[in-house]
Amino acid sequence: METKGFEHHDHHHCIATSLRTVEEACKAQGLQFTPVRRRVLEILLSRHQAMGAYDILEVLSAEGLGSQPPVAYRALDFLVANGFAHKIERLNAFVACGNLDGDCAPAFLICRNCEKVAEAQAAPTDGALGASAAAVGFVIERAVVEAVGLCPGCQENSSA
Amino acid sequence: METKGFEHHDHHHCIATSLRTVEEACKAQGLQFTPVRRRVLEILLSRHQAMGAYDILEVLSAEGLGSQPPVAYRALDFLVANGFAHKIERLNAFVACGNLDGDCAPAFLICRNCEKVAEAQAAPTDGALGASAAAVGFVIERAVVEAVGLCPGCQENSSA
DNA sequence: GATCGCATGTTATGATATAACGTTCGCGGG
DNA sequence: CCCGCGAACGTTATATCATAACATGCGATC
Repeated sequence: METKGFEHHDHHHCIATSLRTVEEACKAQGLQFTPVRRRVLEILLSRHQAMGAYDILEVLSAEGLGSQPPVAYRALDFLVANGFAHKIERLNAFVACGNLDGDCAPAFLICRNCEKVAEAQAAPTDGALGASAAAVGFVIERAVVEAVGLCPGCQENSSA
Repeated sequence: METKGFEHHDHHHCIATSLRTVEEACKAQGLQFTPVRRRVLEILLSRHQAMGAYDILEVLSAEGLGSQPPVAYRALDFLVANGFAHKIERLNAFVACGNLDGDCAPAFLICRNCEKVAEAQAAPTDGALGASAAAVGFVIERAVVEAVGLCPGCQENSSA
């Protein structure tokens, strides 16, 4: 999958596809894709925008699916732990994974204006960082890469 | 400056040098390097470890330099805004900058066991991430790179 | 010597996250 | 059958991280 998120695309279709993919992945791995978990993923998929746990909780709550923070956090933990969603540390927020096929070594492009998040691929252990780490004997297990800037749409608007 | 932080080095010396460097930078830029700000930087420098704002506040408080959260946060904001310290998003914690000369495009190696933090250099806009960003027209202004893993010391201990 | 900018002190509150414990439910073994 | 177990969920309470808002002090400038 290519970097995406800022261009328009068929949301409805991509939501359905992602849900199906996750459903199958869960079945294959013996994971329980429960209603709350499913709904949280749907909510995340419905935007290419980072959502706070409490934003999600609000939606769940309105639908009678749970009203306390742990409900949202548990579902999010499940999704993150299994690679179906990611946490954006910088925003204390969450997004659906945009790359359900294959390994995810995600990197994020975060628009500081509209807060949309695009998911790119980075190979963080290559290049300068990997070299530095190797030099001091540090073993990288996971890496978080979050770039803040302006998405194409917001560049237009701010330069206008 | 090279990646460092896990090997032993002359702490006393490096603290003194960093303080002097920051002092001069402030003078040069007309910034006020006040007692609280100075002390917070000293506290950060005294460890190569991320410290939460409240950890720092505790120390300040014991010394009569302020007891309310905003005191610590304001000093930290100053240090971060001027590149004398960095925030580790993943830990909600702060470290002194290890690269006071030159531009800082910092990347961090965070030991998940001992929580020591080493600062490496990354050129995040090069490589795959830069290419992805360019492809969608995203302009990267800043990037956060945080790698989690095991430092050399903790690898020994865990394998023992 | 008035005023302004900036750092600081203080109160209060907001935002994010988790601990702890009880309940429910499906499922495999006795 | 029904018991016990494990996983998810519900709920209460609380921990942790961060900032809004307003008052105070102090030195620089006019």
